[in-house]
Amino acid sequence: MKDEQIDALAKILKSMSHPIRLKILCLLQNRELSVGDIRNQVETTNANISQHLNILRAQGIIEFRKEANFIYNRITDRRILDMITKMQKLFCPDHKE
Amino acid sequence: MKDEQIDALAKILKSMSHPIRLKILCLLQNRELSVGDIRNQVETTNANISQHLNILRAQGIIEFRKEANFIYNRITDRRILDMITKMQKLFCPDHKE
DNA sequence: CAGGTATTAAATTAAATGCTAAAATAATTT
DNA sequence: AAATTATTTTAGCATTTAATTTAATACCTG
Repeated sequence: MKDEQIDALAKILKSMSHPIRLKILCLLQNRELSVGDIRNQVETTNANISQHLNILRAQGIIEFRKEANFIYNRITDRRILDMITKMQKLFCPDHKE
Repeated sequence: MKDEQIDALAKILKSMSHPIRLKILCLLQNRELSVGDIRNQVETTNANISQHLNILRAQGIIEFRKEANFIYNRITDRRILDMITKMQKLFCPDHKE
């Protein structure tokens, strides 16, 4: 594994390694959600969620579409979805899909 | 996935998400290595590597055994090894095992 | 257009992280 | 015991990150 690949992967892991961002990714596993939807399931402010979403967007992990005054977010990178699935199997063996 | 599981997993990801630590984990994938061995493959100081190893140890990701005045490190958690393998397949498709 | 809702942006503060150099341990050899 | 090798620890500094507050933007409805 080349150093550049390691650096790129480290960046991805870093962007996933905050509890709020990891939870957001789990919530987005099977569906798309607005900031408000996420806000209802994560104990923090809208502004804070917006910041975390920005980090995930900058990393290219999630994309969004605009509808009315809602913004719906979804995971675009299949590899990220695969990683989340794998991690759930490894670290939460009782997880139901 | 419960919040406590998410928090625990976020910690693991965080400890893996530094380029030097991720590289150390890749180097330790198939073998155990001393600090000096690692030092020869990572461009930094012994002290710095020692610090990163401490973070990985505190997280329970690696263990070590002492022999003479060398300390040999290895990955103890099979789930971490599985994750690294999976990530290599996903993000470095040309990777030879 | 006025008022309301959803989201983002910017600025501030506090806390965590990472690196370096130097000193401290520990085991080994001479 | 002194010198050497391998590793760890500590302290200081600079950088980065996270959360909060406040202000701004965008879109809808009446």
